[in-house]
Amino acid sequence: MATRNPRSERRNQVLSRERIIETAIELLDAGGEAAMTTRALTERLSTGSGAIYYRVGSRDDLLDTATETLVTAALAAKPVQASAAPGDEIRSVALALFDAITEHPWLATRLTQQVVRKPFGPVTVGIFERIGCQVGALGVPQASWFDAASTLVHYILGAVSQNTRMEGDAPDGSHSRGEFLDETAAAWQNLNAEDYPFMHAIVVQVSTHDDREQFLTGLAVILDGLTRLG
Amino acid sequence: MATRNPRSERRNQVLSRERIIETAIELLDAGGEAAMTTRALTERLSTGSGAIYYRVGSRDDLLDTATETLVTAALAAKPVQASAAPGDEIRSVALALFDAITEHPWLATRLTQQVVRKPFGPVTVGIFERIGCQVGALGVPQASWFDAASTLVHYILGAVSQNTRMEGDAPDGSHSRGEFLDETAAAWQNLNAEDYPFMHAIVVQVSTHDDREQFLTGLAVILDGLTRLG
DNA sequence: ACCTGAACACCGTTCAAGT
DNA sequence: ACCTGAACACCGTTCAAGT
Repeated sequence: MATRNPRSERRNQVLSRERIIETAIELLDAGGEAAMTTRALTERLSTGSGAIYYRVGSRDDLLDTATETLVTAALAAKPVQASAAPGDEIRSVALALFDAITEHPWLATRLTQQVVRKPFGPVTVGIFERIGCQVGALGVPQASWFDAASTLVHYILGAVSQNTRMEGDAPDGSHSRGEFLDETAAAWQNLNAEDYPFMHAIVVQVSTHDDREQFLTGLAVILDGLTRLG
Repeated sequence: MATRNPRSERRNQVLSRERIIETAIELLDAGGEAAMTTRALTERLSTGSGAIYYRVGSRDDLLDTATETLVTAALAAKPVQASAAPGDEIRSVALALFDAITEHPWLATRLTQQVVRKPFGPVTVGIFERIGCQVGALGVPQASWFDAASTLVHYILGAVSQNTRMEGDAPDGSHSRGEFLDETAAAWQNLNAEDYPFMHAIVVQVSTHDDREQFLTGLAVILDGLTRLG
């Protein structure tokens, strides 16, 4: 008895690796990468900084682990459907990643970083395997399988990263999406039509398009191009 | 007279915005984003930290400005050729970006970040305009111009970011490209052929392919797909 | 084995003070 | 107008010490 601690809720459960990762994801979702500090973590978990290093290693390791957790979960949530057409299966994986980044914007940077730095880690391999297995069924000859899968992964991760909304970076409520578009409209005035004819030609499309639909349109273009690769 | 300073080369030129940006790029190229600190900058420029804030603002602003400088230069180095086919012009822009990131790996992260956070900044608009102006000539109907240009930009920036080599992140000489591939080969042993049939099918292609060639192959697939968008 | 938390060596940024 | 550099409020990481 007498182990009470008046000003912090007692941990009724031993500190686990899972709980650290889960808390890290919460912080990342709420405030972006800058908000996930050792001190913020230790405060939420009411523990010491050493405990985190003991369980998950450095901050960078924790970021990688969190990314791995979410990507693996996103892929697992949409299991392979043997009956689906190859295009549908690829679309399903693409949308799973699109939605994961929508929910966790900080994933955009980290996902690309893992592909670059850990080309044979579970994230990169997981995505490649799921997509690659379909290119044969798409009619791509085996000699071009790696090229085809790479093209798809490059596009999907590129599109998904570039469609990130970055509200998490502005912790004060200063930037609603609406204000952002207003500032954007103002910036347009500085682009004269002679220097930027294309931008002026598509300005209406920019303000009325849907990111997700456009993402799928692009994917369809690539799938179409791939079927002619033979 | 008598303004000599014995232990640091005297500035024979007043501190300029350009010199700060140039020095920042040198630091970034040599050691990645982590190496470009205020203190490293002030030491190289033998000045105080306030001077940098006076000229270029925050570290984040400096990173953006450096990115802007390099991307603008890369695009300007390959001027529009009126005689070229639309595919050639797009390829030219794509390769300019590919080469810029090869020379400055830290650009990968920053380029995507600018597209996300400054969709109407000079970097995003510059790339979009150069690529977008060609899609009409490619045979894409006007209603699909924005979709077509987006697809190209998503792919190009995605591929170019994912092809980054990250030697700058390891300041010690611990990771040659060769050692990296060796470690990679070891990691392969952990992937059994039943769980990862696709990865096993393409392992030879992975080790023999050329990034730049593969990048162009993917681009050709997309250009082909776009011509059928009508 | 697992956790604590003070200590260390850094950061970016600000700002009174100088010229 | 332009620059200095001490000071401030943070970081990530380590490690002796505790249980």
